[in-house]
Amino acid sequence: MSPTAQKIRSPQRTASKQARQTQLIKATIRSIAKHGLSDTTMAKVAKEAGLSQGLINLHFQSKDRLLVETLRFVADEYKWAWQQALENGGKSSAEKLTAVIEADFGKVVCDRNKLAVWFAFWGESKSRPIYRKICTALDEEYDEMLTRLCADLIQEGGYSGIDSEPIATALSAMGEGLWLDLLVAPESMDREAAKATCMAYLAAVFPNHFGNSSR
Amino acid sequence: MSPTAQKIRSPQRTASKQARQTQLIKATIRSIAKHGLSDTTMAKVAKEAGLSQGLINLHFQSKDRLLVETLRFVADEYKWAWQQALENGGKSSAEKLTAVIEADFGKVVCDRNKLAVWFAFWGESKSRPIYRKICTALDEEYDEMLTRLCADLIQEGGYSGIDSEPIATALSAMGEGLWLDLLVAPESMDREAAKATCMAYLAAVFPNHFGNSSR
Amino acid sequence: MSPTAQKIRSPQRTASKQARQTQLIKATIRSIAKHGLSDTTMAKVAKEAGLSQGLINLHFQSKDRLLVETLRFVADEYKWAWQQALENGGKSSAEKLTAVIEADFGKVVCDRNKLAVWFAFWGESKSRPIYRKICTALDEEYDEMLTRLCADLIQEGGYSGIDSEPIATALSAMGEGLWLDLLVAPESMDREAAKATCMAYLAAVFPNHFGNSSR
Amino acid sequence: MSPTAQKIRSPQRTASKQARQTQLIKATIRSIAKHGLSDTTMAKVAKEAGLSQGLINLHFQSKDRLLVETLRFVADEYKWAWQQALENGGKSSAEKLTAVIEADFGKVVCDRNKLAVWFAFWGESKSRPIYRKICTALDEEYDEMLTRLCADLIQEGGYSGIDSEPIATALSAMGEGLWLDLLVAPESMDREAAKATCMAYLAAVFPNHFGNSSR
DNA sequence: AATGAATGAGGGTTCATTCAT
DNA sequence: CATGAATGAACCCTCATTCAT
Repeated sequence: MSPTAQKIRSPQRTASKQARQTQLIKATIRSIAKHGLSDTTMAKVAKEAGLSQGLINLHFQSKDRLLVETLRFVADEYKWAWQQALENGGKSSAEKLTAVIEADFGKVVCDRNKLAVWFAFWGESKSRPIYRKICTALDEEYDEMLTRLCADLIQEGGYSGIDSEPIATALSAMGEGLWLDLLVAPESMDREAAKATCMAYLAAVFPNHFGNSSR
Repeated sequence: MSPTAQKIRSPQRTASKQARQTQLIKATIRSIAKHGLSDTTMAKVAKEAGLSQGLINLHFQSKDRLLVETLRFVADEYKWAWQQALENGGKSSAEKLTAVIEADFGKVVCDRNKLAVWFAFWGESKSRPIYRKICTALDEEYDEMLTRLCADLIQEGGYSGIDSEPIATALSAMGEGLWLDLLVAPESMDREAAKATCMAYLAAVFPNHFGNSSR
Repeated sequence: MSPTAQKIRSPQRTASKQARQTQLIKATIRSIAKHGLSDTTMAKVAKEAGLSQGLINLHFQSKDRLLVETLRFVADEYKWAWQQALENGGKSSAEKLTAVIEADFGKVVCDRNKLAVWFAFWGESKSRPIYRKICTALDEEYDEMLTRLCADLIQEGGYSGIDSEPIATALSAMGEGLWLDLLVAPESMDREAAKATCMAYLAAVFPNHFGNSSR
Repeated sequence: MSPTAQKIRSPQRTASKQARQTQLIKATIRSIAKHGLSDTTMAKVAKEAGLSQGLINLHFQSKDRLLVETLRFVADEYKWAWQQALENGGKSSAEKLTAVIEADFGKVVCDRNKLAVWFAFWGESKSRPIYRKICTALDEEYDEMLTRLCADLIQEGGYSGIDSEPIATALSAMGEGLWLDLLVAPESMDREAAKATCMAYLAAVFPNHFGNSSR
């Protein structure tokens, strides 16, 4: 029997612990998007992953932990995306801010399946402290980062009488609201339009930097 | 036994169909906020309402329908709130817009329990067409209303080169994002601050109307 | 439709809480005897009782509690049996002691199914404090009762130099050992022979009272 | 790498088949005592033995066989103990009988873990013919041995009108009942007291031999 | 209209067993 | 020999729904 045939018969035997967990988390994301969080069962996740039921408990001990790890996965991925944007997005604050917005609505982060995951967990965050904790920690980091960028812009850009913090809050909120539109009404909102909406806001607040860029 | 005595022993016996349904829906809202949508069971709702198990199926036929009616309830309430705002919020478009924002973050609509409900249903909207339909229908009406108000402002206010629709979209998105902050991070956001954030946006876009109003 | 037909279709709807619980406990006893404690499942008990699975949890909350209640049931029944023996077994201590032995090996208490239950729980008593507690409480009461009877015999019977307590202990132990023979080797031990063995012991210890009574 | 180093890294690699099986059986005994028979799992036994999961099936093919071998182990050990007693316990029948009793309540045989094992298997013996067979075979041998000893005593001791068999049965039963006390109520029974109880019985039945021996 | 005991399908989880390594 | 990841059947339990009262 060829090695390939062996691999087909039992590819799972050789996967690393890390890879197996990611595989299961991605299946969980797809299941939440497809069936909703309350209709996501261990059986459905296992089937979606093409693995056996028992394996999930082997790797995550419980459904609760699988869900928490799934949230953490999306959160980490999101954080990583904006950090990459900061690093590679250009030298000026304006360029960096643009890169962050682009990351927010980029293909990886702003995937409709993942948006469904975000809203599902937000919906449960009031009753599940662990979800809330993960979400608020991320939000705080994000807001700090945005505030810092806005503060830089204000300082260098000759804007008077405006405060960086409420602008960051507004921009962040707008981003989340646009995610909702992308999730719930994809026929009337797409990632480009969402990005443009944010850029338009920036143009209104920081005309010197983002003056005529938006459509 | 007198009718009065009966009433005391079991007041629910005489409650109207309508009232009983509202009672159950409100219990559902509290349950979703307290336990999350995926941990909301018929038993918990019945207990929360102080009624018997079987009663829900008597009034709503199924759990699915109870949930749909719950969503419809918060949606109707929300719509009614902004319509009241339009009617009673003043004569000018600017006043009306302000009243709408105030309704958005008013005590009745912007209750944390209800926010939990909204996000729970949004999280399931991808997998449940009926939820999505209810949400998009409402969003459309809301956006149309906002767009109309913005268009009026633009026309009467001497603003040039700006379009009403993207502003309405941005304002609407910002509102939803602020709801998220109120739900997930109530320690760093309250209804007044949320309102102020929206007003600040309006001030940036329509300086002639909302120039120096916000704090 | 006749009332009888209705009863046949759903006799369970009318049973009292108490009766339903006893029904389930008796099914548990049969299942432990038939399948062993470690192979007694909720499904088997439910089937044995002719009822649905969910009903057990409705009445006992958990399997653990069902088992504890089953042990309590057998314990209570045993206690009740010897108390009846004391009340109705005659006036003299010797008669009472005889009646107690007869109860020990009577049809109701010394049923082979119930013996299987006793030994199953004894086998788990080291790991399950609750079982141990129930068993030791019963044993203590039984031993006290036996000791009292023996003390009476010694006092009235002119025996010298003997102590009631070790005799009670020995008699009690012998009884339990005979139960084991009845459970494990029923082909070489029956209830009459077991009783006779105990009576022979009494005859050896209290010759004045039980001198020539045994076969 | 030297063989010694290998031994240090994995001493179990070199353990003989026999030794490995004994190791696993002893772990099973501890697990039954600690968790009960119905909560004894392959994983727990493996962990208790400090070995890997799969190893048990390698040596015993199945859990069923492991349990049967465990029962056989304690049975063999018990039998070996009384045979040693017969060989080394003295020349006279009375001395031998004393030695047998002492073996019954000796440290090795009358270990509380092993008592838990005995009662667990007795509790399942009604539903598991193989358990019953092992237990009855042992009991028979034990009873025969005791009967023989008693018969010798009667013959040599000038007792009239008594039969060896029921005495052996009674003594055997008493021993098992005392085991139960040691298992379930160790705070009110110890091995010495148990032994004394048996010796007191012998003194009552065979006063010429055991007259004043017990404490 | 209202109750709550009863049902049974399906949920999460455990676990004996297998097998590639 | 020995390991431990993987399997999937079966476990206990929950819960939406039904129905006699």
